[in-house]
Amino acid sequence: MSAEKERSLSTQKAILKLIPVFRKYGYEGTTLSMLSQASGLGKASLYHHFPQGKAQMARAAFDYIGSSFEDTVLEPLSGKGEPRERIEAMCCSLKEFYDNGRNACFLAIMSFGEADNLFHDLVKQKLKTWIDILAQVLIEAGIEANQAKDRSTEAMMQIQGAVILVRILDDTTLFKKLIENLPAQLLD
Amino acid sequence: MSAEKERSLSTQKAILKLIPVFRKYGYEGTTLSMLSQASGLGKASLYHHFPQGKAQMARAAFDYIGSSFEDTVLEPLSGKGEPRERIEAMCCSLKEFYDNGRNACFLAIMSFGEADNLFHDLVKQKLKTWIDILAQVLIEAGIEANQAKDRSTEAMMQIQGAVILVRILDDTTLFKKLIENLPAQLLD
DNA sequence: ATAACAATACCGATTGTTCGGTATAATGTC
DNA sequence: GACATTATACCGAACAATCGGTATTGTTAT
Repeated sequence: MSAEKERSLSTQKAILKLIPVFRKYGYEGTTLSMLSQASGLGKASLYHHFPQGKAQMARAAFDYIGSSFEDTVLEPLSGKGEPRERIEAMCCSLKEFYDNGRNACFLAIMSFGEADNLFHDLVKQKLKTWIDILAQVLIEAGIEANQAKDRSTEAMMQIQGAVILVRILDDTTLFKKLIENLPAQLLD
Repeated sequence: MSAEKERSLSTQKAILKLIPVFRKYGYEGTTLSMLSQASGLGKASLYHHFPQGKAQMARAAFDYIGSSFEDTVLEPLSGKGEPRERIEAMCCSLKEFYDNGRNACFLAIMSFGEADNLFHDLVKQKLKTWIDILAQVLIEAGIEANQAKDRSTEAMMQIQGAVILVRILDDTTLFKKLIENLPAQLLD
């Protein structure tokens, strides 16, 4: 169904170099010159790997981050232990994924300006999926369905906000505190 | 101390037109052409009002929003009623200020990419000030100082996150719920 | 007339993108 | 083994368009 891209090894290497640029400067703040320099590839070479240009580069970065998020953060939720343990495992991965809040969230990055026009539905669907997956674990832990969804939505909200505040205030303690309290907040 | 700008009437008129553009497209996503079109002014005319160019336009928009925030959201906190009533008044203004979450927050907008280089300290200071003002009211309500600061910080966090989620999910109910629960969350 | 305001026309620089072409290595053909 | 073919990876140079920003010349008020 979904067009699974089979990336060559060198293309994947390139994607890894592009990610930090988009993360730091956003979609419109990122120029091809930056991407060229960061990847060590000429602009024309970038177009060899991504024929549809900047939008495709951003999309590739987004997809990579999405997969990474699923593999490292969401995967622990699908384990076989106690719900509480699984959620704690998720929180641990979460800290690393966001580098204690220093990493901007790609969902937020891609949710406004020109990027929003290009990726709105994609971003929306991803976020909804992740909220649902978390909610499912809470339901499994005995929490009523509606409240489970509300709580996981609230968690996503807090994470997004925390990332912003960390960036503005140059202080990661906020994010750490949030993550520490998250299991209790979700389950109790 | 701070260089208070005395804006002409027509300049103020222009600023009002510029704000929605920066709000929607961010600093780097906003072009002079957009600003020209939105304001109905030629590019050169914009440079008459803002000789330092785009950065100054963004700064003027930021300052205007800041003043507006102080006047409509923060002002109710300085009243003479009960702390709870004042906070409820703030929340009411807050809903309007963010248009139920549909309005992106200028603090967040100006906190990354090139804008972050230009305005980082300014944004940081503003946010800290607003957290402090809210915390002060909580202290007045009998809450211990450290917890007061933590709670008001958490509130800011949630608001930032809510704005993002509203934009991604096209659903303002989240923001409304948050604001409804905010007084209780801050005070109880 | 004097100053504030606005428009036309223009600038060099950079944007995202494409062209034409090269080097290397794998693959098929005889 | 020898040779043509194809595919992958890459790049310098240039493209039209637009970027942020100016110089110049009116207008429009007072």
